[in-house]
Amino acid sequence: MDAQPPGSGPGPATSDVLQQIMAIADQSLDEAQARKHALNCHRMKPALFSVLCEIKEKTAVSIHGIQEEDPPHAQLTRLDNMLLAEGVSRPENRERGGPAVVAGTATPGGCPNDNSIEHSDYRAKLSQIRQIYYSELEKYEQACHEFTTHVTNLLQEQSRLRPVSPREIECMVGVIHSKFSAIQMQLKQSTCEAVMTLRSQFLDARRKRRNFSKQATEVLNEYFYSHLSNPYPSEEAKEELARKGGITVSQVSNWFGNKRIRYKKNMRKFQEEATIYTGKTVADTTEVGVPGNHTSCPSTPSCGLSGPFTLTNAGGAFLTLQTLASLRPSPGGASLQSQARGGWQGATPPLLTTSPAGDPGNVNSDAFR
DNA sequence: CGTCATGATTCTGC
DNA sequence: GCAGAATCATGACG
Repeated sequence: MDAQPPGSGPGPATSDVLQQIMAIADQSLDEAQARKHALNCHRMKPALFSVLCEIKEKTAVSIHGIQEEDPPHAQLTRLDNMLLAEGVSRPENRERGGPAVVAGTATPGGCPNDNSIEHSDYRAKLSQIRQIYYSELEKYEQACHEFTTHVTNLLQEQSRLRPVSPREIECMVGVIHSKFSAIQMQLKQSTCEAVMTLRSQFLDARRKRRNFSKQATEVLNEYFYSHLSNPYPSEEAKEELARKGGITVSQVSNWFGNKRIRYKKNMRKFQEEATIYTGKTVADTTEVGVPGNHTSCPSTPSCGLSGPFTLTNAGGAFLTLQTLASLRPSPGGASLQSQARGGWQGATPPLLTTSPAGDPGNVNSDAFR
């Protein structure tokens, strides 16, 4: 501790200064209080105080210069609006007297379609950000409060010894608040950046379109063509297909949505594909001896549907199929709904003009011709 | 580089 | 909330 500066330093002995400091530190609190008390009771105190006031009057810089430099909180408002729009902050809890909620129209170019982002990963990460944001915000607010109280007390205490007007205290509090709000702004900015990064990552990910693997396409097509009368896989069936194809359930839903509409629009184009898959499916099923195609729909009651048609002969099978399809208890409510609407039924028709040779079991080809 | 195929998104109706 | 329809965006291919 008492290390002298190396070399021949001419300055005052550092150890002396250090010793003085240590002496102050060693001073007990009582001792300090006693001194303060003594000073307060000094007979010259009032006179001294008035002198101090006078000096201050002459030298003090005008206070109002310091305070009202409040910049237009445009940026803060922008950040607030952005956080609100992103769902990080909530509309309540905004004490800043500004035009708090313009959120609906705020950030016009920034984030066009918030409600579209319902991805669970995105939401999870967003809520993580929100959590951190709020906990930090709370910390800052608490620290600000504590610091303000401390400084106010200190100044009030000091006002007995030196001229400190309430206005000055107020001003000081204002300065503290502005410092803390600067920190808050930084926090808000960081949060916004984090959300933006997350958003762009997510959007990038979903914009990237990759073709499904052959396996996935095959699995989906097999199901589609083997359930051509009612290509609405139940939730379980979708899960199964997703698992088999190595894709997500929503991708399965997308695929079926696209497939149905595109098939309906241009059935001729899909005939060849249908031949391939229905032929394949039936080949598979005949191999095992179960008409319902075990691979494409293991756990779906609707599998049984194709059964009867492997046994019926061509004529009239389509009608029977239609009728059955509409009567059969649908595995998922959605299918029932769509059936009720008659959405798919009208479109099923001209299926296979060329059914696989020697394949009486082909549901679809038999169904139509 | 243009075109087609295809996965994803958006809008609308029920 | 789901399905159909339209549309967008990107990959594959000649």
